[in-house]
Amino acid sequence: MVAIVQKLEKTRLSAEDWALAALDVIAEQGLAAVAVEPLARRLGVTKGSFYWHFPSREALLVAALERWEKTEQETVFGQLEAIPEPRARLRALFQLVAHELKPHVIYSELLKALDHPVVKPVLSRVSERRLDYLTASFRQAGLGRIDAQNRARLLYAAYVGFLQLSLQLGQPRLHHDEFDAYVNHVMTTLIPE
Amino acid sequence: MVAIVQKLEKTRLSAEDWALAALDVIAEQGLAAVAVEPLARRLGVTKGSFYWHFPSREALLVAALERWEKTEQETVFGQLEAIPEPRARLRALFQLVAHELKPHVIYSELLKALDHPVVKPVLSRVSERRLDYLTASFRQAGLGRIDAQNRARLLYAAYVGFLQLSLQLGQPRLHHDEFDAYVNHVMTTLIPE
DNA sequence: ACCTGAACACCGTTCAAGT
DNA sequence: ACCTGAACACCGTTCAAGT
Repeated sequence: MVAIVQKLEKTRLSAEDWALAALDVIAEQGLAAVAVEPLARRLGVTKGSFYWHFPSREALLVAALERWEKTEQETVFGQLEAIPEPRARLRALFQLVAHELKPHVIYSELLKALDHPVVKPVLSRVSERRLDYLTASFRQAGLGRIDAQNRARLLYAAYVGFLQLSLQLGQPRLHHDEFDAYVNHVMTTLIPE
Repeated sequence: MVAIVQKLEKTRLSAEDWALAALDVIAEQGLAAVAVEPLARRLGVTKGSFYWHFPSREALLVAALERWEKTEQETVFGQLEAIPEPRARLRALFQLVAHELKPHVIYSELLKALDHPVVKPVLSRVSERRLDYLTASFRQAGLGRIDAQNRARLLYAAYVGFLQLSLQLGQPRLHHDEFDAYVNHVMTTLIPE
């Protein structure tokens, strides 16, 4: 019963709390800003206590990113299953991923931090999954094996590259009109029919 | 005359030497690996001496990247001026930039380190220049203003995104055959005629 | 004009001791 | 079961002193 009271009052922290706080910081200020001491301050404890929950800063990052990976997967693919027509599904995926939900913000931050060894495997899995999905949809839409694969690469590269470009040029992404025009251009150019 | 002897013997270092060493480290191990102490060891001096040449690690990075920016600009655009036909020039640019010269390796490393404030302005200038060049070439090839701009964005995004994807998936880039097939796919899909 | 060596601040990590 | 507080290592930075 003591345990229940503690849960309700949130007097003590769990590993989950640290992971969620880390994700907030990533979304707000990037991966590099996830530092044990500031995080501890944010959570109202001393940095020493962090090491009861995690063996290292890196372990915290891994936990946080795995959590993100799971939710982003559910968000993105969950919404697509409802759409049977492959071309429509392709458009939906591109649109979904190109508008700024929170998972999308974190994806951007990870893109900027590919330098960090913890990031690469996560993005690798996420991209692989999306690429496979795109390839399958292009096949269903009638393309041959090789063409479907290359077209999938091109479409996904167009997405990642555009995001990257926005980050580089430092516009807070394009105006909505301009962005929509670009998305249309991409879809009419790359998605058959 | 003492000065001349010193130059010949290279007994002492210049800011240039530090910048070049930094670029080597970036190409080999990424931006994060540029640390004052290891660099000093590499150059056979103590880290204290670094601060005679630069006020900070950040200033070193700025100097190194500006040097890279200049040479990469000369390399890429220098070779294109010889090609008058816009479609051929577009293909040449894409090919040039997609094969792994040293500037290209550093570009990749910078892509991974967009997190760092020093990197963004450099990549911003480089990308802006390439985008403008692409847009102009598409116009010369007959596209209207808006279409040329969107097509340039798409082509450049296809390049950056593909690079990014290669970095993410951690293949040491695709097999040459597969890569060439992809490049062909992109060019036939995106470059008119 | 360039370099050394000692010092300091900051942050990740450890750990004995507290509740 | 979770947290504190003091300690240490590492690296960026400073600076007085050397050549």
